[in-house]
Amino acid sequence: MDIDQLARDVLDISPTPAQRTALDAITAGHDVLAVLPTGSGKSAIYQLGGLALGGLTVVISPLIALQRDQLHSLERRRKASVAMLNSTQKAADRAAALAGLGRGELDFLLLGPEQLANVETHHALLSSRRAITMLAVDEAHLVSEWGHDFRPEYLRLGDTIAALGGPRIVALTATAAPPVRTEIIRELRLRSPVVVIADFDRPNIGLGVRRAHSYASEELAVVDRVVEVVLANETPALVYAPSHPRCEDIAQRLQRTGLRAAAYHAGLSSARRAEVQDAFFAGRLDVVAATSAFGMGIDKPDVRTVVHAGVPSSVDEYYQEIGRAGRDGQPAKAVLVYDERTLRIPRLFAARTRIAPAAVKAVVSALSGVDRLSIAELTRISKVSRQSVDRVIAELAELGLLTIDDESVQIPAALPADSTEEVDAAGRRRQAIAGSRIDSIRHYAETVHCRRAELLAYFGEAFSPPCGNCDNDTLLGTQPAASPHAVDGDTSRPDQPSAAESGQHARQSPTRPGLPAPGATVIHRLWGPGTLLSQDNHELVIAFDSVGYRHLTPAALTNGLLTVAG
DNA sequence: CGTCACACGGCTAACCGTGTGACGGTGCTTTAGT
Repeated sequence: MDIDQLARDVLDISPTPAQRTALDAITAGHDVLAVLPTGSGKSAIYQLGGLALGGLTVVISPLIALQRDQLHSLERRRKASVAMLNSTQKAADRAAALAGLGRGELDFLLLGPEQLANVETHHALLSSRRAITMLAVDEAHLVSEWGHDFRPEYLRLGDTIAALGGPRIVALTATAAPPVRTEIIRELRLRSPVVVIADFDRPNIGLGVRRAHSYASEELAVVDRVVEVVLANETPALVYAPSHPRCEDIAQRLQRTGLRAAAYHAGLSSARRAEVQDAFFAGRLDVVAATSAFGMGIDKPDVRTVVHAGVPSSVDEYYQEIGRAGRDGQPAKAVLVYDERTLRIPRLFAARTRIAPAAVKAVVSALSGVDRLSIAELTRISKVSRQSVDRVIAELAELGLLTIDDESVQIPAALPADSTEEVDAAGRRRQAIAGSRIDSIRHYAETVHCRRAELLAYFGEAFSPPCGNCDNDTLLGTQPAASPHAVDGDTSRPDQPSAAESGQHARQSPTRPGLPAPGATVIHRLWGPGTLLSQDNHELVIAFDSVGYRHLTPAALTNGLLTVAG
């Protein structure tokens, strides 16, 4: 059937150019990676793609809440037969879903990566009377974000999908810098995928950074400044904070100013979380102070302000979170309250991406002289937590030293003597990359140049500063002073570091003649190969395979430190 | 990994340096006990 007609009949929409490109690729038989902003209709891509292809579409979605939303939206249309599988279902519901799957009645099956690896589910999928024609991975950046240290099943997706007979794969995400795209393609084993990338720029979001006060403890300094910034800006507002107590603290302080504020984080009961979310959506709350738990699947169009109480772990995460402002296209603001001391939490998380050497050693030695062992048994023998076991075997699988299926590991050839070191080296490399991601968000916080250009450079997108809608541009006079949305009411800013270096900010073109173009492969003497993300006359942003993000001066190209490959 | 609160010893009256320990995000699953 014609895609346009299908889109009209089923969803009552006409596809955007990005949706059309992705849908054409799917119907032409390609794998697809779509990097499109939230609200741009990512789910329509797999919904329409799946119906166009016929057959069963399996959708991998990270949260059960998201699976429910998808289920309801598809069921409401009454054009497709849908089911989901997860641990919250009643036994009868699960049995009904499996039976429908077996009889080949389903158009869509929604599940998390853990369910896909589940033995019973896996076999039901293989014995369905209807072939799996497409597999969609929603929020695909989680493969890189959660795979290594939080939900290891994300790392096994490549294997579990391959074991289903290699269906067409569509990976969808709202935020993925070039190295993350590469990782998604590699981990999910997309075969010469069509990559659809929408414009990252959100020009209606004013960008700004406020230094925390310098007079007090980190907590007091940051919280005081956050309260000031929220009061100086419009609501509804969202505050992102790094810990549960910090969320509670900020919510209380805001309540004392008369705002209707509440905290949201994973330490609250699910009932309370739903209550806060509903109240925010219904306009009964002015501000939610949340951890990163508040976000996925949240699409409130009129959020006017997003404030960060300290830096998150990466520009990717920051961009995703500020992207929840101004979905309606109206002016909105994103203000980062910055204090070097807040870097410690991201640094802790980065340190944890490396698995404890003792755990690695215990698992590796429990595997010596074995050719097959159940994961449960391995957990018992190694005396290491199940989560650590999962992480170690995922790493060994990634190194090609074993395979995992049906809840057990198989070791084709005895593990090499240096397996422990190899796992550790992989951990160190990830640690270095995580560290470089922190350096990048720090760079954003401290830059004296156009912040939008800085953000977009990270995503490899060309942009000519000034944007006229960030604090550095409007304060430094590179834009008419009467900008419609200055970042907040305070124009004096005695503690803004950027003011000191004014006058050095000149208009720049996004690509300089004589420099390699973004996307080029470059080789560094010490760090090896990398991909050039952006370049202008003050710096090159490069994602290196070995050490992650680095900001270099163009001089690196003339002094021989950096060469262009090919 | 790094901050901060708190205890402690030093040494001598009003506090100061050093040491120690607690704490810090994201969700699936599954199961034991009500």
